[in-house]
Parts: sequence; structure tokens; C-alpha cells
Amino acid sequence: MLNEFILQVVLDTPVERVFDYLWSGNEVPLRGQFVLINFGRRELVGLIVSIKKESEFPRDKLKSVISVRKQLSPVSAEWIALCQFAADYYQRPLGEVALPAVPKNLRSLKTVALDKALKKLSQPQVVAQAGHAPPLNSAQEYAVQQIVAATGFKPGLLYGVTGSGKTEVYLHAAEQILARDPDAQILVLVPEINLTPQLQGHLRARFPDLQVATLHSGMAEGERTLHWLAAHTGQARLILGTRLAILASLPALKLIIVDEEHDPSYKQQEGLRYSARDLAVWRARQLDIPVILGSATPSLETWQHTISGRYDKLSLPERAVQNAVLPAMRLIDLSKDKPAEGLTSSLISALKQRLDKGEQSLLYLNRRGYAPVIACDACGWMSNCHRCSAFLVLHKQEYKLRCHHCSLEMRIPKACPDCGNVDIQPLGRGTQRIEEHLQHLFPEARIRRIDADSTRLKGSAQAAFETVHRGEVDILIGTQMVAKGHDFKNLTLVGIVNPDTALFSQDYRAGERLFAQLMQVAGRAGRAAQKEGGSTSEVLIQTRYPQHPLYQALKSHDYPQFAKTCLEERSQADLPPFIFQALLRVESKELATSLEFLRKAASLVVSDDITVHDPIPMSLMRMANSERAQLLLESHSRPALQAFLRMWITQLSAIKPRLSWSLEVDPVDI
DNA sequence: AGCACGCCGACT
DNA sequence: GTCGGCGTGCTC
Repeated sequence: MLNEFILQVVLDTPVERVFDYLWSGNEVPLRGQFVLINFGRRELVGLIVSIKKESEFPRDKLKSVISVRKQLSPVSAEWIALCQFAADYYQRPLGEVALPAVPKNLRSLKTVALDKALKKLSQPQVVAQAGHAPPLNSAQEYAVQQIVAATGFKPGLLYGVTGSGKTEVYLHAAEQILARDPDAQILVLVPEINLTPQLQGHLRARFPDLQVATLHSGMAEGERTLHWLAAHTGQARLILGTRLAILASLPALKLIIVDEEHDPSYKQQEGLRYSARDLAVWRARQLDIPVILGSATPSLETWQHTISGRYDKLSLPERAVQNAVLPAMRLIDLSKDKPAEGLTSSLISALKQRLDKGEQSLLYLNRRGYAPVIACDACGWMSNCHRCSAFLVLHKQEYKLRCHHCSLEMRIPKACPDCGNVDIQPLGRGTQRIEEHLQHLFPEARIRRIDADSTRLKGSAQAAFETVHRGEVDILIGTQMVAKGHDFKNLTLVGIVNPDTALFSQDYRAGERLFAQLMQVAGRAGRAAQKEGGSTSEVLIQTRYPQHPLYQALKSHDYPQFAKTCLEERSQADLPPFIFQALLRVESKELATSLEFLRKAASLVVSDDITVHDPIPMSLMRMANSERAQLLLESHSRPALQAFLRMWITQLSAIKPRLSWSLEVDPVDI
């Protein structure tokens, strides 16, 4: 018998709507199946979100479904609900959330790649050697018990410094949950792609007979399809990935782990601007399962939740590795120890000491290139980017000036372009300049720089880290890239060259980020047990403001004190996590046009529950020839803000002339 | 977002 | 006389 149904389909378009399609046949399609349809002039793959008998749309205008993608089992109602929540919360259409969350091969018109992946998936997996788990200390034991014994939704902050053994807690909790549920899946999120291989190694070693799927944006399309399908079918029991993995289809999810939960990388910065950490907590609540947020420097949002009692706090007070102690933090006062070429005599002698003992050092400087700007002594000309409100950075080796925002490049001028003076000088210091100077100071030392410039080629970052691990490097110089994850066994000195710039930033979150970054990079020193006759692990911070509360808290490794101060300030100033924010960004050719749009947008805010700030140019006002400005909204009530935004978007879309704008809920960069 | 339609300037 | 610029509007 032929049945007729109306399928409600969502598509990857910016149109906030569900489209009705006609379907007739013997079998009834299922919610969660993917379908091939005609949309305008195009053929697209969409997702069935509901099935009904009648449509409100005129019958003669309905098109028929071309085909249902039957070889793929439907995504669950929970998964659709997760996408719906993300779509509503971050104010984007459902289709724009749900479809990009599925690999391209599954959405392509041709099914060859999908069929091939499904076939490959059905072949048996190789089983590796069995692993041995090291014993836990009492704090770790307690944390594992708290996580595993919990029934239902239970967010727990696993709070412990680098080396306190958070990974072991994850692995033990995973082990117990996998042991008691024969189908259970566990999702582990890490902030960056280059942190996946290390954790993947741990998981493979500990769970040799279980399939591990990885999901991140650096994977090739075929590989991604395979891993996504392994997760979707439930074959992969351990799923490891970056933020996008939070939107994976996981039919038997029983535990979520978010490592380094404070990391800003968990926030997507374009399109659907979601926080994977926040979605992880939502997903855990939806499924009524535990979620572990791990960090040595938790986000203030999470810390506040432990204070209010919404989240459990599970502390790992000491370093788990025997004999390993916290590195000593020394503040080098730049007004007393005057630096030459950016390096103080204290730092140089500490480096020399490590070189003599055959130990490794790390210099951390969050600024790549040779110098952030070049300038003319005679007329004051500076190397401005003509497309952005930023300086062109000097890259001496490539003999180029380069804009770090729009990638504009030009040769280094031989003389000042304005006055012809040949005496143009680099101002300030980047990693390349420090590298050059160090090589001059220590000609015998093996020096290696790791930053975005030195690791442009795929796999080269991994290779560079390997040389450090093999002991082929004496001094490592790096940007943020070196701060995370890597455990350097023979590294006993961390020098922080120029951290002060972040202290007086416009962004109220800059301090929180700096503290986390410095704690994290400090954690690279002395992770291994201290050797006989070896140096004490220490962190040298060169600063002009040694009395600053941030550095004082850092010196005593006192995150709770730092958090307390920050939260008091935030509470008094009415800032997150005590209020909720949304940010409207706009860009156009003329700043006046951008600001006018925002003024118009601001005038539409009439609700008593919403505070609207003045439109202001963004800190990087001009980027790639676009003039950018923003408007900040605040509210004490999340639902009130949500309801308002929904209505506001409709009004903004109606404004003409149209220009490019985007809305961000819970913005992190202001 | 695509992809059409639609109404005004420089070309064989 | 046509090609094509990107403004405006629609997609079941």
C-alpha cells in the first residue's frame, strides 16, 4: 500500500525555517534520516526533523523527496534536540547547526564515499597490546569515586595543577564506566588539535581492545567520515576531539570529559559561535550523565559554579609524579635588572646554568616575527598596514613585512617611504629576534623556535616537539603553541619575556587569560622527578610590575586567591559570570555606516531587562579594509536576553541598506 | 548562502 | 542594439 506523508526537512541555509516535502512509498521514513531533495534550482541533502500528514504550505507547491539515505541509521532525537538547543541559544537556524555537524561525504549527492566508508567500517579492527594502570593517590581515588558513584547529571570541576594527575583520573573514571556498561561511549574534548595525539596514545594504551575515534578539523574528509560513522554507530567507545566533537552523534554517551575547560579555543569564533564546554554541560544534563571539567586555572564561570554548589569541586592538591614539586616562581623587576635585547641578566645567568648542566630551558614570548613594527627615526614613519589598523610585523628571515590580520606582505623598504632616511629601525621584539640574540649569546647552544611561522607545514609542529623530547634542543623559544600539553622531562627553566602588555588591556578577561597562560607555561618546568644534582625547576617572569596582584598570586601558585579577587571585581562591576552578554558586530566600508547601523539597532532595545551600551569601534577597528564596530548588550536574565535577541534579529534583518553583521551570545573577546 | 530576476552603462 | 554590473528577493 502506498502511504503519503509530509516530511519536515532542515537544510544548511541561513533561512530560519523548516521545509515541507512530499513523500510517498511503502516504508515510512524516520525522523533523523537524511534525504536528497530539490531546493530552488539546487539538489541538497537535508535532515528529516518531523513527519506529519498535512502541510500548511499549498499542496501544489510541494516538491517530492528525491530519495531517502537508507544506508545510514537515523540520528537520535537527543542529537536533534542538542542541535536545536545550540541553534536557539546561539541564534542560528537549526539546519546551519545540524548539517555542518555531519561529514561532507554524508551530505554529498553521490553516495560512493559513504558506502565505501560503511564497508570499511564493517571490517574487523586490529586489537593492540594490553595496558597497565598506575596506582592513584588518595585525592585521585576520591575524585574518581565521586565521578563514578554519581547517578545522573553531575558536573564536576577536576581542579589540579599541571602534573597533579588529571589524565589518570579521566582514564580511571572512563575505565569504571566502560566496565559497568558494555556499550558505553565516552567523549573526551581537548582544546587544540595538536593535543590529540598524546591523549590518543594514553587511551589506546589503556584500552587496547576498544576502538578510539578522533574528530577534529585537521582530518582529511575520508578519515573524518570513517571516524564520525564509528561514533554514530556506537562502534567507537572512546571519542577524542576538539570543540566540534561536542556535536558528534553518540548513541550511547555515558561520560563527557572537557580537558583544560578554561581554554578560549572551546569557543567557536565564527558562524555558530558556540562554547563546546557549555554545550558539554548541557548535553550531560540532557542525558543525565556525569561531566568532568578539568583545569588548573578554571574559568571564572566554572569556579563560581563550584562556589554556588552547582558543580562539585574535586581537588588534586599535589603533583602526582613522585618528588616532582611546583616550580619556584621568581619575579624579575625590570626597573632594577635592566634588560638588554629583552633579556635581563638574571634570566641570562639562569639560562647559562641550565646549559652547563645539560638541562633544557623554555623562553615564552607571545609575539611572533622579528619585531612588531619598524619605524623611521627621522620623520616618525611606522610600518602601518594600509588595510588594517595594525602594524606590519617585521619578518627578517623572509625579508618581509607582514600583517598578522590580513596577511598583506611587502618587501622590507631599504629607506623610509616618507622621507627617504635609510636609518629605519625595528621596534620591540618577537620570537625571531630573541632567537637571533640568544644564538649570539650562546653560540654553542642548540636553539629551536616553535611558533606559527616555524611550523607552517603540516606535521612540522609535531616534528619540532619531537626534537625537544629527544633532547636535541637546549633552549626552546615559543609562543602560546608551546604552553599547552607537552610534558618536557628535562626542562627546568621557563623564562617569560614580556607578559605585561596584557595587564592593562581593554578586555576585562585579559587578566584571567594571562594568569591561565602563565600557569600553563610554568607547568612545562619540572614535570619530571628532580634529578640528583639537577637544578631546581624555576619560572622567571620579567615584569615592570612585580607587585601586581596577578603576579603575586602567580608567585604563590594561588589560583583561588586570584579567582576571589577577580570575582569580587566582576560582581561589583556587574560583569560575567554575574550577568549575561551578547555582542552585535558589524563591518562595512565606512566607519560611520557601521556606527549608524549600531545606533539604529540600539534604538530598538526598549526592554527594561536589557542594558545596551554605546556603539564603539572594535579594538582592531579596521581589518582588511572593513571598518568594524560593536554593540554590547547585558542582562541579569538569560531567558530575557534570549527572548529579546530572537525578536531583535528579525528587526535587524529588515534594516536597509543591508550590511554584514553577526551576533555573538556569551562573547569571550570584547 | 546560492541562484534567479531586473534595470542601467560600455562595447562589437 | 547586447553583455554584464550587483541590488533585491525567494527557496517547501
